[in-house]
Amino acid sequence: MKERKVEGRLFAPFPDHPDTPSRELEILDLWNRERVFERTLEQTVDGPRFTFYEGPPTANGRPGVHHVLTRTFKDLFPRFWTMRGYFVRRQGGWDTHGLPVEHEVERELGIFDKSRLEREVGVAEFNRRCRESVFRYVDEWNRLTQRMGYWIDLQGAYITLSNDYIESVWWLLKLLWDRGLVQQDYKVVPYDPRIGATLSDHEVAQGYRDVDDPSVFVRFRLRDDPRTSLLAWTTTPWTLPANMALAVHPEVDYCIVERASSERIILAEQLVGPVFREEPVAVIRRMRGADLAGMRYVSPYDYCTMQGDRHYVIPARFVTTDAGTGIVHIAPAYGADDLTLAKSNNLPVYHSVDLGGHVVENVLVAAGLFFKEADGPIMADLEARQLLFRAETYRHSYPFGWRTGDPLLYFAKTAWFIRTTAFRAQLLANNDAVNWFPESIKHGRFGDWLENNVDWALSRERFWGTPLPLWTDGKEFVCVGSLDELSTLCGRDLRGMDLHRPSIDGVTFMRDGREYRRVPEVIDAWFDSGAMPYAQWHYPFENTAHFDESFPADFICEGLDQTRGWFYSLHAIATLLFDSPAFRNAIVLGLVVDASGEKMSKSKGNVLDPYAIFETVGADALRWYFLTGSSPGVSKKISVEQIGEAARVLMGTLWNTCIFFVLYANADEVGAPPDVPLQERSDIDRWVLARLHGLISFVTGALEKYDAQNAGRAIESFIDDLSNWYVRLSRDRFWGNTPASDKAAAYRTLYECLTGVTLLIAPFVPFLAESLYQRLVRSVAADAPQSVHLARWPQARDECKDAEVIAAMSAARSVVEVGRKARALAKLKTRQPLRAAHVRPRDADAAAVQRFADLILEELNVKELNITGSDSEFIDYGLRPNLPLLGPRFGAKITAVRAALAAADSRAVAAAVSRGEPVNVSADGETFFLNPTDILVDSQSARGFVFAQGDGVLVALDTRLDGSLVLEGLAREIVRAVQEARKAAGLEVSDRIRLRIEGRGEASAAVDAWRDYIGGETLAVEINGPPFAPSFETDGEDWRIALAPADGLRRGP
RNA sequence: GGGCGAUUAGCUCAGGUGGUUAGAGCGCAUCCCUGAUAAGGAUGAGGUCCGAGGUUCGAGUCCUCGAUCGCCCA
Repeated sequence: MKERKVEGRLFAPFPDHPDTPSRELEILDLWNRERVFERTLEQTVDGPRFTFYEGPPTANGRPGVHHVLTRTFKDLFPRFWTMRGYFVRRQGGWDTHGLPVEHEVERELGIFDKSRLEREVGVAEFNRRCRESVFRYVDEWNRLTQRMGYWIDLQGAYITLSNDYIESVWWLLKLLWDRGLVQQDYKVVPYDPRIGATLSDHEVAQGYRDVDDPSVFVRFRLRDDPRTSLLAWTTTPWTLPANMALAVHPEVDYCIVERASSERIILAEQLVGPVFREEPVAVIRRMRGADLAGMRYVSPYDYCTMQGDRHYVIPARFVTTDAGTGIVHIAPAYGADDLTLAKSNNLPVYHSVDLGGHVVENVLVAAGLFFKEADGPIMADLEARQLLFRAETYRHSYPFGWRTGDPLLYFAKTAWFIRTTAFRAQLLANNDAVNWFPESIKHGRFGDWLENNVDWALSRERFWGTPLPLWTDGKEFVCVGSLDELSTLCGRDLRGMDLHRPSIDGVTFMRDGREYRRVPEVIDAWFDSGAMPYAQWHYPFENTAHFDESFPADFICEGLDQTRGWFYSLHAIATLLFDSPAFRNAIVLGLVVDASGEKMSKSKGNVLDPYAIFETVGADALRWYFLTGSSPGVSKKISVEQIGEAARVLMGTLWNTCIFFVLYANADEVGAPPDVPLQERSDIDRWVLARLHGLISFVTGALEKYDAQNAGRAIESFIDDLSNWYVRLSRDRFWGNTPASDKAAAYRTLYECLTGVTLLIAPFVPFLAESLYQRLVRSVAADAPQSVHLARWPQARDECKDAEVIAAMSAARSVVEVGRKARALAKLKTRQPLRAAHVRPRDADAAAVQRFADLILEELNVKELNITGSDSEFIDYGLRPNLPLLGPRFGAKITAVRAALAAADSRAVAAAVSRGEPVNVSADGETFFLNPTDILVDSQSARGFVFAQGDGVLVALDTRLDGSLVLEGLAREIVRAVQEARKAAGLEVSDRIRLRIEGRGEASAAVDAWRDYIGGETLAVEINGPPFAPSFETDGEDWRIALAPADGLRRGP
């Protein structure tokens, strides 16, 4: 290729291979240099709004490949709407509070004991470390975000620990408080009394061990009938002093049995056997659990002095009959189910064990003992009072404190709750207004969660979090909703102070002569994240207009694990305070797993580093795989191989199509091809344009419906058609002796397709799209937008849509495919021309096939196309009797049937059989009635033809060769061989050559007969001319080829 | 223990409201095509649509039960 630069006429060439990783880095450079992201925002600032919310991650851990997954979807739709002229603000965010942050710091310090931390480290130092820790990996996050091409504003990210953010959160809490929605209540938490720590679920899960615990059956004597007892089973005898009720399942059958001693026991009927074993007992009465409700008993212990009715039977559905007696001892202070039951029945929540894990003083039976140590004395006491029916041990799995090794205490502690249960109906109604992808989330996982909503436990007894803005004098509470308010209460300006603990704890004020101090709790970090629609704007203290136009969000996206996390916190706050959903469309993504479907985890060592992918197959490949490889909700199995494969159509087929275009366009110096009116374009141009504009409509519609997968597939299918059908069939229009107008139409059409696809893929694979755009558009049009991402999304042109031409091409393709099948059956290479192809198309397709007759002739390499309504002349039918059926029926006469079939008009019989009609055949004056199933029809090509069928099309090739066809076929073989030789000689496509061919036998005649053709195809300026020194030679069976470049002679204008 | 989701070719995945012979890509085999293409095309092998019942004229699709895996919640 000449290195002559013609300004505006030459496209920047495409390298032979996409070299993805280094090319992507160059594109990143370009975007940074030209401030492309910022400019996309600047140029759309007056456009309509599309609102996206970024769910904040915590930067105290390294980002992984699953973050690339969510960020790919989070990037796609904003890019799409930006190209459509919308203003899509993309404010990043960081989640900076919460237990995971504290745990990280505890690990660093090696101290896990809450009181030790307060004593030895201090809240101030601890929180200083937390603050430092949350941005530890922020550089890595920035780097990953940038490298994968995720456009988001991280410089201006909202940060949940900032005073402005906290102030907005306070404002929200105050709104809830003023509406009476923040209340104090008990909550059962897993608690390690030795270190005074409430454990997270994750910590609890780590500490399960199989242990032997007491298994005791205890008599609860009926108040009105001391001879009869309710028999309850427990593995925690130490909770018996806190007993407030017994629970039974309302729909389970219970019974009263009488023992030999005439003692009577009540228990679930199906557990009589397991409980009494060999002992003979008599069932004297049966009843449903519901019938036991309200029955009163004398509790073994009654130390509780609290008000409230207690010590009676309550029906509850959580009771099981897997083990025990079907009667469950209820200690509201020491079990989640127990507490729930207590709340709905107003039972006292009585603590017989204190926060230190010791039995309280007035529980005389075990006063002062560590709770686990109380089991023995209590059992001995029960035994002495004949209340112990049986005591054994029971092996089960029980959680232990992972730091202390002590058994955990499930303990009802006071906590602050948000009364979300009062809004169940509104939560559900607002959920109805959300589009979930996948749809099953709406009424499945998320809807169920709302249906079974429990009050939101808001407070945490921790150090590092948004402080709960409640001040109390020990009796009254004041909720503070702003810094101004707090400043006024305190009489000094608090702006500028750190609102975290411990400094906020030092803020006190006097009211009505009493001192108010802040409560010790901080709030659940999920509330922080759910507050982001408001707090990211410091609403309502600033930016009220911005908030108004960006609430609710049009689109959010997170992983499946956020269903009860961020999705819920957003939804709950928006519903309770604004009676609105917080988001209209939510994509919920599946988990990222390794190639064998295992969850990635550090301990398994199967974590895939995103950079391992970026540096081999590139970010675009991963993005494309995530977006189009499967439905969003399913788990993503990933391996480098699979990801590379997924992008093959883009990095291979599309890239190569561009190489083709640029190669010839530059040879012709056409530059950006000027428009050609539709009516001056060929049918195949119109076909591919119809495909393109159909694609634009389809992709636009799919993305509007948040369906990236089908959009991507349609794009791949188009690229395939473009390369393997349009370009392949149009190839010689780009470089043969094509009329200028047709060449112009071909260039223009291919150019429109390539640039159209470039725009369509831009939101999916921003790097590749940019690479194509810079070469295909920017290099020849200095006035074009500087980046593909500054360009407008393509608009489908209705006048290009043409269902008819698409159907016609489809029919023609069927003919070509079936024709090729026939060639394969005939074992005739495509290079061997044939005299005719006879086509029987589907009924409606004759005109369509005719329309693309030239194309079919060329593809099938036949001289003549004959469209026919009948296939009879190309097929011979053979008829055989179906002997298993006819044998029994005709016996010895079968030979006559055979003869009759042989004599019948096979074509007519075959036709009847294919219609499912019976036939009569006769021989020797005898007629046989035969059902269609009685006859086996064989079909074979008639002499001189080979046929094949499929798609309702039949193609019969006339396989009779004559001398001239054979010579022409040989000529094509020779051309092919010369082309191979050119390639092997390392010549450029446009280099001209001197050529010598020594043919043997018929090949010699073929060279003579087709000299001009061979010369034209191979760019030979002379064939068998004056002697020359060959630069390349090859010797075959039928010919010997020698060639050399013809100096100074090149194809060109 | 409860809820949700998944299970379709060797691998990765598609398969609105039930409807002919269950598809695509990759991989494999054979053949073909090729001066843009490390590509492409044709044919073939490869399927108990996780299993068992049920509804229906008809089930990959709907219902029930079960198995395995995953997630969430206890």
